[in-house]
Amino acid sequence: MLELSSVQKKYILHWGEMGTRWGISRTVAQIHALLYIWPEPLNAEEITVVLSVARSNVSMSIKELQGWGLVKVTHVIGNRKDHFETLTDVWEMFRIVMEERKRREVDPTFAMLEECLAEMKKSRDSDKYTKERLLAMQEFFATANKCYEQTRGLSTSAFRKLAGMGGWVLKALKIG
Amino acid sequence: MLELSSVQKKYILHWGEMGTRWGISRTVAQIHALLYIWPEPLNAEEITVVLSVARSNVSMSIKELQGWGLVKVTHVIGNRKDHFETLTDVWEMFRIVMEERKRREVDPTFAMLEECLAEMKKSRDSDKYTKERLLAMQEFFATANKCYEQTRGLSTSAFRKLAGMGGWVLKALKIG
DNA sequence: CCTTTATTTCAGAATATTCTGAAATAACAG
DNA sequence: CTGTTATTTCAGAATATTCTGAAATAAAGG
Repeated sequence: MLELSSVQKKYILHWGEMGTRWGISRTVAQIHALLYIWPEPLNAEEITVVLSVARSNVSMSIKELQGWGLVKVTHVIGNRKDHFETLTDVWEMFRIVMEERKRREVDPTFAMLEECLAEMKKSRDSDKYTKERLLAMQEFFATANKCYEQTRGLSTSAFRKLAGMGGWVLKALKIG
Repeated sequence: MLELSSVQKKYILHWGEMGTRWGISRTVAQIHALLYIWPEPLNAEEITVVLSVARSNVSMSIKELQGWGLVKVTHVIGNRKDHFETLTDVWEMFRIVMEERKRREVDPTFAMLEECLAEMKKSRDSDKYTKERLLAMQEFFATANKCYEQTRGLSTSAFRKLAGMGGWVLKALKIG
């Protein structure tokens, strides 16, 4: 009756800890880990029991995961309860998280830098040094974004291929 | 007498917020932002005043930043106080943070996966599905690490060059 | 040594975040 | 409708994190 093996527990607990280090609540990360290693979709009640957390916590955490696009609802025939599952393709998961964090954190930061520079220009701010640093930071974000754009569309198999062959970066640098 | 412009405040506050979203305390992130945009090294007392935080908080936060390798101490002639500064090369900062987070979070996670798989083998765990998922996760980490290895050594100028030219990924995939 | 200045440590206060439990709402079956 | 089951909401409890202030330690000057 839905019992976790010691390995499964270990994985879920570790994932929960990692979550907290990256600004994700423990329960959210644990639920994701559970759904990842569980062969069938689980309903909220089952998650509640397995992870020993409140029903409401499961509800909110799943909302959060859905907000990230990492969990979707399915239904089991003859069962009114919502069932939840996550992706099995880790690269795809990773791409989704990258995209979301870009949208939530990188884009606003880039916008902030634009605003700062615009404000300095308008108010004839003579602080050369700060301006220089802000420009350097802006250039970093722009360049990093270009790099990201080049890889965001890659399929999982393309990633594997790319990683599999050594020295492509150096090769690219010489060819370009 | 060491007063922040509105743009400087804006930058520091934003950086503080971003920190909290990535598991870095607000003060730590703010101090880093301040040192980044300030033309000369600052001492703890000055940081205390500018950011309106306790002296002890500054002390601990700088320790943290030093632990990350992002801040170093300098001394000003005729002044016993420690002065602090950070890097001006954003790419270099980024590389340092990547390396540290890999060491602190990725490596332990990889180790955990190894342990889990070893444990399953030893205890003749017949849970095919979990094993499959753990292997997929392990492969992701191994592949991502290979990608990282290829870029970790790149200089700032190499990064710029790489980003500057379009389509190198596709090119590399065809050539490889 | 003693004084002064600088820094660190750490218990507990302040704050922020996460989680729970109870109540409200929704959705369906008969 | 009415009863039953499922889900969501949200105030406040529990917890975790960050920050402060006071005291301890260290380092230098005389």
